[in-house]
Amino acid sequence: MPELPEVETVRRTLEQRVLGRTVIEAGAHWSPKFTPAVAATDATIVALGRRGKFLVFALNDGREMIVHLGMTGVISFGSPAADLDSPYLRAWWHLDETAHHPSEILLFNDVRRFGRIRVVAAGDYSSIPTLATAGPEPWDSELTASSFHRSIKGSSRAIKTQLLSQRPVAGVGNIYADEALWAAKINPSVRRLGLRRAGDLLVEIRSALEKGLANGGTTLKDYRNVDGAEGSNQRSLLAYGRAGLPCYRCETTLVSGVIDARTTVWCPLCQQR
DNA sequence: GTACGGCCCTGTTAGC
DNA sequence: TGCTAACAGGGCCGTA
Repeated sequence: MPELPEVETVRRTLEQRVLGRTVIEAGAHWSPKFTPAVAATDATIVALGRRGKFLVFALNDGREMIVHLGMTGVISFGSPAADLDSPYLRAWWHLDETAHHPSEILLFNDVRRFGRIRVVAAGDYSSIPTLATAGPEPWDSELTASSFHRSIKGSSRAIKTQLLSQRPVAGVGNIYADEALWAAKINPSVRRLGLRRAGDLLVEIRSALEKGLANGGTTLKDYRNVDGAEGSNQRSLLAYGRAGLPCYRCETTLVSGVIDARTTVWCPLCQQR
C-alpha cells in the first residue's frame, strides 16, 4: 500500500520522464474515480510534486492533476499495442515525442480501484478532503515537537487513528504508523501524549519514512516504482506484519488488533498503555 | 466540529 | 476438488 516513501519513489522515478511532455490523448475506466484523467488531454506537464500520498502533476494551463495510488495503484510506461488491454488499466495518457523520449503511454493500473484521479485548479483541493486538510510534510521546518504535540492534543482519538487521518503529519499510512509507534514505544491506542513523547514519536516517524525512502519503498505485493522495480523495505520492518513473532527489543510476542479498521501490531511490554 | 461505522473493490487464503 | 467466507486497507460519506 503506497505511503509517502512509495509515492515519493514513484515521483522521483517518474519526474524526468514526464516533465515538458504534452498529453496528446487520454483514456480512463468508466468509474468517476478515474474519468477525470481525460481532462488532462492537450495539457503539458510542467512539474511533478507530491503532497502526502498524493502525486501532483502541475499542468501548463493553471490546473493540477492529482493522482492517488490507493492500495494497488501502479504507474508505468508502455506502448499502445501491448498495454491498453490490461484488465486492471484504470487510466492512460499518450505523451508526445520529444528530443529525449519517444511517443509513449503513461499507464495507471489499479487492481482494487482504490486509487483516484482529479483535475483541479492549482491549489484548489476543496473536492479532495484529505488533501485539503492534510497536515505538514514530515520534513517541513514548521513541523516541530510542540506543533505536533498541539495538533495531537486537539483530538481525543487513538494516536494511531490520528496518524492515519493525515492531519498531524501527511504521508503516514498503516505500515509506517506501526513502525514509528513501535520505535517510540508508544501504544497505538493511547489518546493523550505529553510533549516529550510526542517529540519522540515525531522523530521516529521521520526515521521510519527516511528508512523506507532509502530502501525504495515497501513492496508487500503490488507496489512497484515506475521502472517496475520492487522496494526492499519489507525486509527491514520491525513491527508491521510481525504479530506472533518476538519483539526485536524485548522478545515478548508481538500482538495484533484492529484500530480504525486497520490491522495494528504492537509489543504488549515495550508499548504499554 | 468531531467521532465513528460502513462502504468501495478484487485477489488471495483459510476453512469446510 | 470446489465452494464460500474472511481478509487486506486509504479515503470518503452519512449519521449521531
